[in-house]
Amino acid sequence: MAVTIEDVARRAGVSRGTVSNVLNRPEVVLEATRTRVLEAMHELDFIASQPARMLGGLRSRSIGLVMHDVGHPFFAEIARGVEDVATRENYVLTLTSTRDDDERQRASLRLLLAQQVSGILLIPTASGADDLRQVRERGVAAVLLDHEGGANECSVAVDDVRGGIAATQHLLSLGHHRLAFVGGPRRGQRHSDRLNGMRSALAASGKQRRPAVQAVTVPADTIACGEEAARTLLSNRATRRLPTGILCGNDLLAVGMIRGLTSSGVSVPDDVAVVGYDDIELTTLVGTPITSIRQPMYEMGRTAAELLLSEIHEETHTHRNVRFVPELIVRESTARP
Amino acid sequence: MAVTIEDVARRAGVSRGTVSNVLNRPEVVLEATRTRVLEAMHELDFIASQPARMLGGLRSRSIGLVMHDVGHPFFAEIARGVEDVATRENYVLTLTSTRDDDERQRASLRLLLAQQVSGILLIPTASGADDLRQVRERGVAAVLLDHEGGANECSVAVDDVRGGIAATQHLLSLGHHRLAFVGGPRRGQRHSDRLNGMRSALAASGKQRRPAVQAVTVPADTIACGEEAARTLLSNRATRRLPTGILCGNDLLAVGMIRGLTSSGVSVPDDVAVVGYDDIELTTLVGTPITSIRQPMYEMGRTAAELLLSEIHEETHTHRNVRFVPELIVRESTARP
DNA sequence: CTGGCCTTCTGGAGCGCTCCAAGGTGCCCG
DNA sequence: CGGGCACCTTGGAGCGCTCCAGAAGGCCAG
Repeated sequence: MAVTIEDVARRAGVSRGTVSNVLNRPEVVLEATRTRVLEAMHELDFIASQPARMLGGLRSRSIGLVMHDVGHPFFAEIARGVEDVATRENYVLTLTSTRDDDERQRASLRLLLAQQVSGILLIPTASGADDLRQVRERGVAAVLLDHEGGANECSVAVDDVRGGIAATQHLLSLGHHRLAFVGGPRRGQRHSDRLNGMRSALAASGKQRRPAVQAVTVPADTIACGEEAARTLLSNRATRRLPTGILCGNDLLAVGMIRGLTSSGVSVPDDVAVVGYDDIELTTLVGTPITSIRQPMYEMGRTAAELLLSEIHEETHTHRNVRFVPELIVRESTARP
Repeated sequence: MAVTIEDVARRAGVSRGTVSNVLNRPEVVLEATRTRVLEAMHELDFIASQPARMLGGLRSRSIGLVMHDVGHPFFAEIARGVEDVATRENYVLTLTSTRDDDERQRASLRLLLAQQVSGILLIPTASGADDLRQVRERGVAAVLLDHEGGANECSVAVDDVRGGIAATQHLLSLGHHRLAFVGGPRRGQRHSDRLNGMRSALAASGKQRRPAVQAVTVPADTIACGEEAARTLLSNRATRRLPTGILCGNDLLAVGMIRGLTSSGVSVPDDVAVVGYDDIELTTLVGTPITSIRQPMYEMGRTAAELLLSEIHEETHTHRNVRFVPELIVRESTARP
């Protein structure tokens, strides 16, 4: 089969142990010997088997990333951040998608554990953040991504309440007081935090007459659902006046919302102001560039990966719950009424 | 440390070999025994160590994907196709990015080989398609993705010449005869094939007065480069008349091109028709939806993964060079002059 | 010269598993 | 009632490596 450490040893005229030493503790072997071994490796084009090394007692140099879907720009960007750190530290990244399915998440984690990854990054399904406990019980490092974690674990998230507040303050300052929120129950905590931020900002402003922000629930974070939500809002006009300021839980929803409103003759931003969330590249490219709440996705990925590696390597690691502050980016989809 | 096969054996009151059998050849073990062993596994929450199994002689259940950048939608979508197949077949996907750097590509391949993946999918750098030879020499299955391969290997690509032809025929049929191509040398073969398709379609039409399609070279596939190319074309007007039909090697270039032309008072599609390439989601969302050449990225990923798995599993595997036919999607960025 | 110490290298044990030859066991048939 | 034959199960060998105790060699001080 492949060339083994034994072949290298024979060729260099040393023992297996010495070859292993130049691999793992090069400083203990005499320079001349080391060179000879290195040459032999090179001549034979030797690549040490990682699985065998692990059995021998070495830590694996791989980490796992479990997310909803690589195809989605939000996650792809996080993955990019993770991948950059992994590559820099000579780790390999194994990734699996859950499609937001609890069963698949559990299967993914098992698969990664079977691979003996030395750490796992999890962007949990709506209800799956707890699964990490079992990972940790097995002695594998883990950090929660895009989800607020507890004190005994590392996590990297974005403060969604503040995002909701920032968007709302922006809308209020422009003079919009009739507000709506469009989001899904699927993303769970995240969207409801944004809505809560919205409510608290509205309450704090004292401008609030009736208690409620009009909340429209959508099944998924897509353009089509955004259009659907626009139709819902428009057809509600009989009982509730059309809101003039709308926060969408996600940029794709905002794109759909704007499209839906516009095609019914409602002008954005003249009649209605729309704010998106995530600030994916798309927001700058559509017909009406969208005011959005920027989430530092790449940095989140990077930070999470760094926390994970620190947990893997450092004895003295202390858990941290990093919470990024989202940033309002004003574009053309919001203006004074 | 972790619970091993030994622990399971002891708990179930059988030997190691029997536990191994229920894992790998369940049909040879008596139903009652099997149940007992499975229960023991469940009680101990046993997860067999993949690395150890591999050393023992089993094939690894992991494949590697080497690409330019997970963050780019084109690659992310391919990755999604690959990932879906991998998950379905209970394989794990390890991915690495090269940033189109030969050195990083070579490092990535070594890393994957060290992991003992049983197959590798490579989207090669401009000049790196040959690196797969060494992978195959090591007995690891490999398929070339987004790059035309030879007879002794599997590959999945898109027929770029035909894409260029389709775009050009479309432009010609609208009445555009002064044509230009915008693309980069970096993507190598791919862009030059598209340009060649353009030239041959133009030649075949008999409408060609002067020999050349005006070709503008850009350093990267970005919106900014597209704008830059627009400026180049506009400033060339002294010596060469502005082309009325432009094919961009990539959608982002097309977005930039349209933006650059529009901001200089040139109307798209009234003055100049612009065709993009890839048909990423973006093309439908920008101010002027872009006519583009659709590449079936998800299907490419899926197909490549399936070929790879077939090469891994089937004795009788015969190499195939799959070439997808790109499809012209007409939108609003092209019209009669 | 010799003992002790340091540096460098060696080869055996063991990691968790798979594979396989060989060893039970029970049953049927002659 | 014994031989033959399934059918199951067992435990040793080995996968490629790491780790480690100890051997070998060289050097210096007493």
